[in-house]
Amino acid sequence: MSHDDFPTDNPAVVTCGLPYANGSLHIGHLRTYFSGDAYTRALEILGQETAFVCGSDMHGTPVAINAKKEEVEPERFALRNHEKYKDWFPEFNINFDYFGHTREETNVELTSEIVLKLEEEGHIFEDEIEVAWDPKAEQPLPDRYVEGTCPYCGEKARGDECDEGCQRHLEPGEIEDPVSTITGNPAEYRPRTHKFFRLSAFQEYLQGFIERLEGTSNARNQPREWIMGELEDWCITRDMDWGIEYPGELPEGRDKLVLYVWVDAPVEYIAATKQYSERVGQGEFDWEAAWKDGAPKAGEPDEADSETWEAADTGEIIHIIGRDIIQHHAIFWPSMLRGAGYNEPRAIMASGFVNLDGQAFSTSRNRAVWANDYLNEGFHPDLIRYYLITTGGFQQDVDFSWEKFQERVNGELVGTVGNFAYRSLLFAARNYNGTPDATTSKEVAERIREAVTEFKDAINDYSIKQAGDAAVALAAFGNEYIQRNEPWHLTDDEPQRAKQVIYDCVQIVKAVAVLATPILPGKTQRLWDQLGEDSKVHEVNLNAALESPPRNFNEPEELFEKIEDEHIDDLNERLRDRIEAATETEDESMSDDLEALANERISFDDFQELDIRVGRIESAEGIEGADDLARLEVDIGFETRQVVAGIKQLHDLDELPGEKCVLLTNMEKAELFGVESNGMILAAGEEADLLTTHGDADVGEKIR
RNA sequence: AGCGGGAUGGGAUAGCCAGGAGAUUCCGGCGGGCUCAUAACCCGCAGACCGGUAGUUCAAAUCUACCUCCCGCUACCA
Repeated sequence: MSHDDFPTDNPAVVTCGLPYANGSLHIGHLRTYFSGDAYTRALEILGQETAFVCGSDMHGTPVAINAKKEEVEPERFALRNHEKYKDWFPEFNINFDYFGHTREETNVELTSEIVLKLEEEGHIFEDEIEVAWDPKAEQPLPDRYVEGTCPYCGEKARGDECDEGCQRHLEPGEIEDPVSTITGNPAEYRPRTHKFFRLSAFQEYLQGFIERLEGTSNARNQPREWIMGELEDWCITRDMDWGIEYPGELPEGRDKLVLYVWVDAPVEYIAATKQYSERVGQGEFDWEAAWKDGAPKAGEPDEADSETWEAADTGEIIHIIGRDIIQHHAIFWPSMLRGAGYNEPRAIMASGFVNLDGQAFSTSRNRAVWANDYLNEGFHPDLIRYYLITTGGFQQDVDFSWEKFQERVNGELVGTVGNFAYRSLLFAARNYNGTPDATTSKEVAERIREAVTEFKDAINDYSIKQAGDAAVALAAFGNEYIQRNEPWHLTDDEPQRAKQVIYDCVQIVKAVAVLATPILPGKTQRLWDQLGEDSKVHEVNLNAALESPPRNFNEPEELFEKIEDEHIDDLNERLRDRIEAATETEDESMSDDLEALANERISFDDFQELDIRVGRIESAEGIEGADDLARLEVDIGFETRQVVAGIKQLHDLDELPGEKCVLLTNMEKAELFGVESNGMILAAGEEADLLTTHGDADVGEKIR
């Protein structure tokens, strides 16, 4: 990995985050796949040798859980989704060189090999941790088999990450108040021995790595907090059936342990590259040259400094992912690679999300434009690809709406690119049966060269958008050029001059076709055919932009169709109806039944442990920034306690001082919005009806 | 409150990392032109003290500090 400009002499591997074999994809997901495909095509045009690989992520608890819901084996469930994805990417012109899945033999073997290597190098150790356990079902509860409270932000979280709260990655055993998602039982913690990857040993290595990592800045910045702070070792095994079995020696008394899904998932990047090599022959693409050759020796994680790496003759590994999985790619994954002696990624491009009319996609509310829906509307895949790639910077969230989509398509693709190509080729075909007899003018050749340079720089800057813009801007120049020279006035009086102008225009069309190929692969191939070329446009290189167009071609057809207002109105209406329908069902299902009575009985002693007192509210004020929280001071006889209660909106805070209330005084302390809460006010129901005393109990008296 | 991302003409965006001319492009508005082209295209005009304050500098949209506001995710009934 030289950090030289592309193209380099080494093979490059471009990967996209693995789609999880669990459900459907919407156009938000599509963004990274389009980008990966476009980036790969762009590198190829530059002359870089590439492999574009990906695969379905088959393991992990969500697949196991959803398979169980449908009462099928996880394997079948995951494979079904895998097949769906596999068929489906080509429909969007997303052409992986290899699209595998994490259960394929190659991945299982490579993963095992890497884990064993890490063991051999002393990067793996055993430790006993408390893991969630379902006492009724008599089974351990890894990851998403358990839900509970995030220990960091106090929010409801899944076992492996605080998905709704602070987004923090949770290690097994961290979650509080665990509840089994299988039976709904409260889970217990039991000690279990697991395997850990000594991530902490890679701290120094990662600090160097993050500095030389290319790609988008968020991929460098976001992991900094971790890498510069204390790195925690990473639990890499789980108690469950579904997954790749731990290849090394199991802890004593254990007969099965599988690898955590995030261990085997990224290895698929390597496995898929290897399978691609095997398919086309190692002479055609050498996966080892990309992933292994040239890497500083395995073992000591920090022996390799940046100078060593920059001198190393390794492959160019480029990961294109969504910004939600930066940590995995910038911390865990490079450490694994380093520990096992593989090459490190050269670049990580982490994209922003796609919003729908300013709001996030929501699967549960059906607020989404599904991939299939899009195709069923009869839209060409290049249109949405163009939209998603060229709207806003790569790291930026992009807003999608049908109106904006229409605006971009009609203005830029129809009006600028399509129109220029059509008017030029039509004029040429009608008057000259193709390219007239002339050569490119100096002005036009220079303008094309400029566009080529912009394109090249953009790709080296990891900006696919800019590369696309360079192509469209060239077409805009073409429109201006033809307009300025008015060849339709010249054909009679100055035929030679007319030929010159049209030759230039055809040349520009050709250059646009080459430069726009990454963004518009389907449409530019059609344009290429219209030009009378008999090759594949994605197989040419940048030089083709200035090579002479074919002598003869026929009258072209229009490249893009305008999207009519009626179609957009119709789409919006249907989207709205669908969201409404989905929201209604959600509301119905959320009708507020009374909470079921608890079955479990507690002992009198348990009750005695609760120190509940009569109190008097002395003051009440809202907590700034919180919608519902109020800070109360409550006199409980012995002292005055500060408590936080979620009653800001439900009560008139000014009327509360003086009111008697009931306070659980030995509730554990908590901090909410930076305010310490030392006790818990008792209140009934959703409306937080405050409990008080019927008679005249004194402040401080115990409830018993 | 946490994390992430923002604040640039009416709307949407680029430029910021590597500070320097009249601040980019698209949509929209106004006026004009052209008629080869998909009522497409081209030209011109109006419209931004680049969120605020302070600092660094000969020079700040760009760098530093602080602040305000906004968006997304999530939270906030201890």
